Amino acid sequence: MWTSACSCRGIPRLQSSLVSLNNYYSALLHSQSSNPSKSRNTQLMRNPPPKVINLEDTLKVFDEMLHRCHLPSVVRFNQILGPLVKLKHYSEVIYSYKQMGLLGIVLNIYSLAIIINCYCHLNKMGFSLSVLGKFFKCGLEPDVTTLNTLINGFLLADRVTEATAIFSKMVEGGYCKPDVCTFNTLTKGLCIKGNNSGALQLLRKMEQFGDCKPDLVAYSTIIDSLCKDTLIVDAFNLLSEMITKGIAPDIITYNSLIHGVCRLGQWKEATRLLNEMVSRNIFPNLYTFNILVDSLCKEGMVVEAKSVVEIMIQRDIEPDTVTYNSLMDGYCLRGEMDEAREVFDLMVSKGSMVDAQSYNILMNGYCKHKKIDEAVTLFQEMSRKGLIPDTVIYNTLMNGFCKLGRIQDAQKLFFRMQAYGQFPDVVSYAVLLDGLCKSQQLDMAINLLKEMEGKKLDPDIVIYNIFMDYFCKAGKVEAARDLFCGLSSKGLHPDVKTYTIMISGFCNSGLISGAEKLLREMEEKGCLPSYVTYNTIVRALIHNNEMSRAMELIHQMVERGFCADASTMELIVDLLSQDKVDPALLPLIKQSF
DNA sequence: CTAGGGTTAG
Repeated sequence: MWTSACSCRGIPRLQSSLVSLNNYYSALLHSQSSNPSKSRNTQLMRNPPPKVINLEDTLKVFDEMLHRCHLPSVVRFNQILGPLVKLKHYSEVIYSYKQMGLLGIVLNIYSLAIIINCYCHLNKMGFSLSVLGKFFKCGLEPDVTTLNTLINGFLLADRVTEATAIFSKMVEGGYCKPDVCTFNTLTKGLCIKGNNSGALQLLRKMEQFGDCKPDLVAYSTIIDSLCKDTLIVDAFNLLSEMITKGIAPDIITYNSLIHGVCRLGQWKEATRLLNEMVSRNIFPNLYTFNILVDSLCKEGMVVEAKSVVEIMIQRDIEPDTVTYNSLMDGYCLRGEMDEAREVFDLMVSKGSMVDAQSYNILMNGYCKHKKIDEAVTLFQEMSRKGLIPDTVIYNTLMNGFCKLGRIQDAQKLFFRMQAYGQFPDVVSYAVLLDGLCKSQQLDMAINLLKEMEGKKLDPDIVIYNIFMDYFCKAGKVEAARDLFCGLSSKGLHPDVKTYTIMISGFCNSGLISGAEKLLREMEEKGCLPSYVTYNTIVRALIHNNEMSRAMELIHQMVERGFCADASTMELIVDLLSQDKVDPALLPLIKQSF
């Protein structure tokens, strides 16, 4: 199906990267042959195997310890509960400590730090702070670790003011000086906000801060953030800098870089990085493979992704929920729902954790391909299995109903989710608003918008896109344009969809020059047109008989790896049959298939 | 026995 956005983008890249992809497999296999799992000599070269602990076993041991006549010391409890935090079993850890408290076990500074960290990750800073109060009640002094944990919690909750307040106290107070960890936590906070330059500045400041030399984590944090913003060149420059300073990259640094290049479809570069890391005796781990599988799937290359899964199994790396979820999503994207279902069933039969996200991916796939009944069945099934449908799941299902025009069913779900204690977010409102607008119920939509604002949920660019789209399609381009012009005063930036909606609006109102102006503007602002943008404007140009300009843009879009969609292609084929297309452009158009 | 960096969904 060359009409789908994904395969359209995937095809040209696939052709140009098939050769490098072969090298890529051999790089993965090579790392296996140089590292046979059965050989004892090379065993030492592997990354240290992760400790296998699970919730069930730990809780069994915990219960046993709790029922001994002579209670073990609090240290023993910390030793077994601490690792559960890394497995993200926050609520269970908190519950366990509560049980200990009931038996009169006195907690120490380590226990309290663990509990605070759990509340931080559950986004319950209020509870974190009350645990801090407990510190003082017990005559314990919080240390650097405790404060770093709190800073991290505030940053994760987007409460920057409180985070920096703690940092300032540490700097001024002097009794608890910030350390590398403090700085790295703040660096991460800046990265989350997309402030790479701020993060780099902090890195430089750190060097001036006594014995706080930036370490591997400091550099890796920023490298990852640069990669996420597709600033690959800057990321590699920072990598060179850290190596020059004698800090060697590790598996996490490489995973960030590999993810960065894969996201851009640079398979050849990914291959080079894989070879480079293996030559440094760093071997791809579960994260690495999951990144590869997911990136291939997102490019529509599920067959290749499946081969990578085979390779990881050969290498004794067991695919996990993340691996299967990515693969499932890859099939869903291509509309291969039977294959997606097969992966889901495989997960169930292998006893892998099927989580809410697994359900969501499959449900979303069914919804996108108009199989709402299958999605509803899954929804009922997950509830039966004790998995609580969260806001994301409800949004998916509501979206499924809205796209079928069944707004009332979506609204029923909207009420139901609140009755079951799930809070609608901006996405929930966006889904319903779009549904209402598309079914010409503007009054209802505006009421809902008011309700949303009453709940202190700020409309984002998606919400504005929905209304702009409504106005454009209703032939009220002026109203859409007013919204568009007001965006910056609301602190919102137009995205590709915003521009495409407006361009389409202008085109349909015969204002092609306005559309062309916007096309230039988006390029200037660094917002690259998508294949939808191109097709919209190309179609309009053809209808307007501006053939040479249309061909110019077709040329540009093919150059950028996009292809014409079905309706544009239909137009072109039609023109071809009427001999209205310059034969010199034929090879170009063919390429577009 | 506590803190900081890497993977998946709407």
